[in-house]
Amino acid sequence: MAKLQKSIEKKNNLVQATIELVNNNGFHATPISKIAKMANVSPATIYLYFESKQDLVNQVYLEVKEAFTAYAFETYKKDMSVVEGFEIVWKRIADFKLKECKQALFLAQCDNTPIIDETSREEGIKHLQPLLDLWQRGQDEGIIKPVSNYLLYAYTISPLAFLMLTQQRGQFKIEEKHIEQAYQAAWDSIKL
Amino acid sequence: MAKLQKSIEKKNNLVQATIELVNNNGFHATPISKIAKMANVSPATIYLYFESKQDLVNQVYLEVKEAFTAYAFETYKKDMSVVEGFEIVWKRIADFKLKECKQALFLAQCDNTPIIDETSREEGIKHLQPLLDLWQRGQDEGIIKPVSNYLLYAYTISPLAFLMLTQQRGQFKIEEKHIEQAYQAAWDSIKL
DNA sequence: TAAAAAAGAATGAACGTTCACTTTTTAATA
DNA sequence: TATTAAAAAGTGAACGTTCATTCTTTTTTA
Repeated sequence: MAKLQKSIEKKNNLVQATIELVNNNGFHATPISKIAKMANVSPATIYLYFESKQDLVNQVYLEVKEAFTAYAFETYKKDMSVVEGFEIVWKRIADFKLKECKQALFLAQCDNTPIIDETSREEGIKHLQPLLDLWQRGQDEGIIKPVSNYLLYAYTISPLAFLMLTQQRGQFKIEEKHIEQAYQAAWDSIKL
Repeated sequence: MAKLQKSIEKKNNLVQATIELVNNNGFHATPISKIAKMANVSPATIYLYFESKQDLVNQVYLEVKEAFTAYAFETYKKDMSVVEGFEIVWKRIADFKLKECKQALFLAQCDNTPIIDETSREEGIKHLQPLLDLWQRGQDEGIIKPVSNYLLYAYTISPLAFLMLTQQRGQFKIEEKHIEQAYQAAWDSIKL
């Protein structure tokens, strides 16, 4: 019990340190030695938890992606109407990107670079299935435009990544009204 | 004359090799030796054209950013109507991202990671001024929603980066009709 | 032939990973 | 319950490799 708890805590420290350092310096400019130092651990200890540096970043990616989708769909129920469901999920996604910005920033970097393995990337994509199902239902009901999921995602979700980045860089402070505006724009662009 | 021409060609080769390799491996996983090899040049020669590896990537970023905005605004005239101007610029941006996808991919990586210097990043942003001016004019004329440039950019331009990425990864093949759909969604989301 | 450009070899620093060892935890024994 | 042996977790130093950059020599240019 105590052993396991300690292990989980150490692994968590390693995950947090990786996110922090990769956000600030990029994956390849983040040496194992620095991750170890920030997590108060010996470099060798990292290899008790992860096979390699690559395995570390793959696992952190999947862990964060899982946290992201868990957050996004937490208040969503499958029996909601499409309109209500989309609003709830969209706003949870917006919330996550703005409040858990370290994790969101990390995901953005992974999604836009070749740092994680292709298999981990594909694994991460699967987590979005509930949103794709929701869209399918909306299209079946004649509520949502009959266009590709990629277009729907581009119109509604991808703008949030850009806003998160500008906020993170201090260029723009996002307020409640911006979220509401952005949500209306997102919904308008996919509703029939 | 011959000397200068040769230099320009070598520098171009270096720029192209950098884009190619950074796209596939990321900046820090791209050694100078590989860039040199791909450009048919000695590693030492790179230091005749660039101060350092960092200077190289900064310069490539600014060069590509310049090519991007030159392309985006090539057919745009300041005396166009806001409606016409926006359509032309938006579609040129879409064109660039889909046709010059290597360059667009490189920009996406630079814009989402800490690989380039802050000063180069700020320098790159300035190139978008004509689009911001166009939006300002549209807002003055009561045609475009009176919201922050960052929101306008998020709604209209940032979806294109996502579509470019999916196309680049072979997940989605973008056709003419998608561009038209996306343009309509973009315009609808910012027009008053 | 002098100067500029380019090349390849050399260098020192930094990296990921491993190794030999120590400390801590667990389990067994009496 | 106290003692101790086995196992697990953790460590710092060291290894071999790779990297960006520099140095020395060769080639090209004018």
